[in-house]
Amino acid sequence: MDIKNQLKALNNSARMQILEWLKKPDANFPPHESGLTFENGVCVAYIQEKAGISQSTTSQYMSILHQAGFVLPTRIGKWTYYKRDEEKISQFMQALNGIMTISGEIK
Amino acid sequence: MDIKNQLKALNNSARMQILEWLKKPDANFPPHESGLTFENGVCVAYIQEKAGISQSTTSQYMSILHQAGFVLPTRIGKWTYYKRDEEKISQFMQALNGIMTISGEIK
DNA sequence: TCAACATATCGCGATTTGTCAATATGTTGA
DNA sequence: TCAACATATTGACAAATCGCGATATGTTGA
Repeated sequence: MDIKNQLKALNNSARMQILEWLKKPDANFPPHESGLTFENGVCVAYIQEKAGISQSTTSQYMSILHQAGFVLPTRIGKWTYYKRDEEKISQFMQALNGIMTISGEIK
Repeated sequence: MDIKNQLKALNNSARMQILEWLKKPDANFPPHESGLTFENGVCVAYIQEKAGISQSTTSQYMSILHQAGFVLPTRIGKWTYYKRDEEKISQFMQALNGIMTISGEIK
């Protein structure tokens, strides 16, 4: 919600990369063994494996991204799937743009 | 230059505010006693006073903003003036936008 | 050349962040 | 109900950052 925490969330290579990977789940992750599509996003285990970080760190990072409003979790059975919240991401970029630039517009 | 350091530079309220103040120097700072306009930006002492932080911290913050490419220093006599580098700021926003959004465009 | 001044750099303790292993919570299938 | 499993939370410690005072550097006017 507040831009300070959103910038903080982005201030980490792994979290940044995760957000990028989630742009195209099918290009970056294997299909879910459960047969589920990526409609609700990607499960934590896959993100962890791809990022090469521990399970606890991965879970924590996803929580930070969630608090920042960048991702949405969906719990299905014992899995939690995370997907990007495009609307919030877009709102963040607009807000940052307003703060950073004079015109408030990308040239 | 690299977006990681630029995000790091923004990850601090004081630095963020300084960048905003420098959008409109004449609205945020008194005229320079030297009679100089804000063409080259604002001297460190004024920034320090407005931000309410120590001289050393102010100098360091300006250095961080400079390394990030967000401001340009001009030394005139014993004073250093800093102004925004609009071009670099714009480039940064474009780059971040490309990384953060799917389309690479602000909607 | 020297004193006064503006800014930069250094060194430090305090706080925050990174990242993990261990453990807790919640879910499913047997 | 229980064992296996996916994820979340906790506790710990190293590394990075914050922000200061002290000091160094560079500039000007006397």
